[in-house]
Amino acid sequence: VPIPCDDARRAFGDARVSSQRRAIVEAACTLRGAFTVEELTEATRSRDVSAGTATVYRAVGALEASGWLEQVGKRGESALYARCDAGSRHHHHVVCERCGRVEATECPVRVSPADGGFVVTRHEVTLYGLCPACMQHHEQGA
Amino acid sequence: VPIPCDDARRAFGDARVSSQRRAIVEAACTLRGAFTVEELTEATRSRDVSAGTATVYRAVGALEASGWLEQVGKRGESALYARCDAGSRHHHHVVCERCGRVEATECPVRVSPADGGFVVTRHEVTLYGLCPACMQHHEQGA
DNA sequence: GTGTATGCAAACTGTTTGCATGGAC
DNA sequence: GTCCATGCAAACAGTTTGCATACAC
Repeated sequence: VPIPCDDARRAFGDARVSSQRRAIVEAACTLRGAFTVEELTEATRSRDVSAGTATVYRAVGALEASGWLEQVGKRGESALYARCDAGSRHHHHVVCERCGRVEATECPVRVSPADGGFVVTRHEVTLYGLCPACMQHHEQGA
Repeated sequence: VPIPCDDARRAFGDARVSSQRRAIVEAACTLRGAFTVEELTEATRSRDVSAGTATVYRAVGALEASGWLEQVGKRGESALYARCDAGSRHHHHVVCERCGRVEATECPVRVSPADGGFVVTRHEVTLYGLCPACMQHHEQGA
């Protein structure tokens, strides 16, 4: 289920768009699965556009604010980002541990009304596993 | 349900124990709920023992390795630690958002066998809410 | 006496920010 | 022409590490 690459202007919430920001959006669309800011920077540079680290960080911040990108966890110390079509609905993410692909998923949390005496108001959840494609490879012993 | 303060030697897995490490263990026992390394360092210093930052970090690492401490999430950029009596059983944590108290909790995740086509093998969960005491205060308008 | 813990300061990582400049509209 | 985006380098926070010294056993 590839997410289409909207035009960069819309991605930034109809704000002003530079060539760097356009390249950043395009690069993000070519990356399957979740990526770090560093990976996005490299992907942008391999599109003949030089974008400084600070610029990419600022662009990612703007894209996150506009809802076009979402932080979907961490890999080591680095934040992981991915496009996500779930919009603002309550959802979580499944991350493929082999290829990094990320999908939105239903909320799998079923809390009893007063868990251990606590009133639970909020939760953070990330699921990890294998996506269908990687599962096939795995079953075939590849 | 206060967690008793074992002696420092046992906390470190029966290893050699210095006055700093003893003070760190005692300080950790006085802190209710989850704390950062910085908070633990301050608590240790207010016990008339000076312990350098690096020392506390190394001690926390050792205590985590021995299972006496557990990382229970993050607050901002800082790792949060807490004692936890759940041992090595599969469990998660409920964090009180008002007082920081942390309890182990049953796993609230119910994943369908193949969630969105993914085979889920692992998950990370943290619950947030109000502990019984803080809930009372809240209801009384305090 | 041996070996590990300590302290300090320097290194390190990911990320943010100040400031002068260039580009979008 | 006005503002915002850029780039660079410096600043930053939390954490780790190198190394000589001090202490537990």
